[in-house]
Amino acid sequence: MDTTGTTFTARVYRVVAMIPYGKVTTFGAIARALGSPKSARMVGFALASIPGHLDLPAHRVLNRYGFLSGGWHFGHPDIMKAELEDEGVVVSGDYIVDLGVYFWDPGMDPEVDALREAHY
DNA sequence: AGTTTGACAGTAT
DNA sequence: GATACTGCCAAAC
Repeated sequence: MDTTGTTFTARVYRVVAMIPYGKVTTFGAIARALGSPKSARMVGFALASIPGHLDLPAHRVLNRYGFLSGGWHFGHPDIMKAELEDEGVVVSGDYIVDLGVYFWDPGMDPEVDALREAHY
């Protein structure tokens, strides 16, 4: 793949890798940080295409409502839930995370913001 | 080489 | 206020 960050997925990987321990973010936030708010779908698709050898904390990426959207991509939602709880993130029985507490906006990260400006 | 689908989100009715 | 439609880019078929 392109490690220079030319493709959308490459940039997504980079942003996901920056998610702080114990924090979570959303597809829309990442897409918006990259300058394409409408491309939220691509973010999810990019994560679905993660090679695997890349140690990306994909379990920290949730949908807009804090729901573990990609739970079944880990084999079972409970796996993702366990990963998050292990980081101190409280996950409800319905696999929902309180974004008001654990949400991390990529747009507020200087490194991510620099990446966005590089795109323009 | 063209078509279809995919971890979503925002707007439009 | 809730439901439906569109937009977006890349990868798999």
